[in-house]
Amino acid sequence: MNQALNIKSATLSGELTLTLRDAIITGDIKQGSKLSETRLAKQLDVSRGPLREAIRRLEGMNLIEHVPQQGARVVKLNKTLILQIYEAREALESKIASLAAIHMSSQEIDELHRSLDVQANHMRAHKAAMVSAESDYVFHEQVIRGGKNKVIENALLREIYNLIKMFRYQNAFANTSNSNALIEHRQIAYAIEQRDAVLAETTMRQHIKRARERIEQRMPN
Amino acid sequence: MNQALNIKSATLSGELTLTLRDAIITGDIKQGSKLSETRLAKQLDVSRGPLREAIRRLEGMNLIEHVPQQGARVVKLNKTLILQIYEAREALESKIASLAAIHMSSQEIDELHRSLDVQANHMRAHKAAMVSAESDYVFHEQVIRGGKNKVIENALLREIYNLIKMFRYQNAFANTSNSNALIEHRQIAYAIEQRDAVLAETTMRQHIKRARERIEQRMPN
DNA sequence: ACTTCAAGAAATGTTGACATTTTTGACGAC
DNA sequence: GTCGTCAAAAATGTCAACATTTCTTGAAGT
Repeated sequence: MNQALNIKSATLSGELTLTLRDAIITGDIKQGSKLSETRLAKQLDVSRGPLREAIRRLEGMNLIEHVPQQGARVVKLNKTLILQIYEAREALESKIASLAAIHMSSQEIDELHRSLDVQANHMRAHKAAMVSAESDYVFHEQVIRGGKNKVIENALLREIYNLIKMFRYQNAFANTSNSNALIEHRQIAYAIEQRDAVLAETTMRQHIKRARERIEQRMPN
Repeated sequence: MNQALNIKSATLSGELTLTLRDAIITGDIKQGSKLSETRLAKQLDVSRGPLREAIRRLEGMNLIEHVPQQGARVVKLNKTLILQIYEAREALESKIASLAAIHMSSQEIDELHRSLDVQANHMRAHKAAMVSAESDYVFHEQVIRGGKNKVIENALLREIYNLIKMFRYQNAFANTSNSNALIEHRQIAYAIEQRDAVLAETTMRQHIKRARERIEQRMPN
């Protein structure tokens, strides 16, 4: 079983966490559907113990909601929730952008620029007008980690970004990022390079605010 | 403080979560100490299953850190971490204050004022110059819930405030809140009443920033 | 048809035992 | 005295069975 999957986690419950997380993000397990312990345990050929632990972790990631004696359900991403997620993201990520301007090492800033170059080349090569979702994550994750604040990093990567990935993966219209994303990313990187915390913060805030506004306009209720 | 014994949670694992959370906040279980499953299970007279689930939840609350095959340890609140917690709090709570100015019902705003009056009376009666920690929580929790954003609310109440309570409970110097706290709370409540989102946000931000600066000055490394 | 309610089925909660890994500590080699 | 080894002890990880609660179903009654 352990060798069958490619994911390598020290423990079975850790693997289950990743497996279920991905299944939820991709929509293999549908929004609002129930995570039946007995069924999943049979299906994945594991006992319910590690499975329950994985479910508790996913609860902490805001991916599922658990009601005692009734079981766990995958969260439903309605418009209200998505907009709330983006409000939280704006608050946290603008703050960490300002921290990144202070705390990122010059080596990390080099890497930031370099991955933006890779992005640009990739777009040219594919004649793409938008940055890919993956490239977008790479950039934001670099900034988030650069802020050197484990509390904010945790909140963003563990609780916010999984939800955003889920949203983007399952909503075609959400997949198209802003066509100005690369330019805005460059502006943020520039602010960080200049060690201008205020500029980094406001630029990041605007970047995310625009994304939220796009969702507000395009997403149906 | 140990209200967990009185609270009746639907499940044993839910009760254990509360019991352990309180034991960690009060310091009954020391910072950095290991949460031995076997020992705790005997001590609390429960089996290890629900105990492990409770530990997973506490992991999601940032109260403990878990290493596969090695067990769980209570988080250590050093100065760096505390300041990071306050950075996260500032970002989230200033945002939710602005949302509270938009979304709180007039009834909720009345309750906000009323609990500030209770606070003031309490201080007069006890000739106290500072607001009590409990009153402080009550106020902030009212604002947080008033923002009507479950994602930010979750992040604050589940991941940030437990750590802050733990810090305050175990550090005598941290217990003394700003002597201007009541005034600042009134200013925030006023901004919310006026539906002035920007003022509510900046006032809350300053309020928390001052708290952080006090910690930075007074807390030893 | 509609509701009520009890019995059976199925799900979640809990437990104790077993499996595997890590830690401990004594022993000997250098 | 330090290091490394190895077996015993203890801890964490996993499993399967049992306990309790919730859900389902269908018959009885209006």
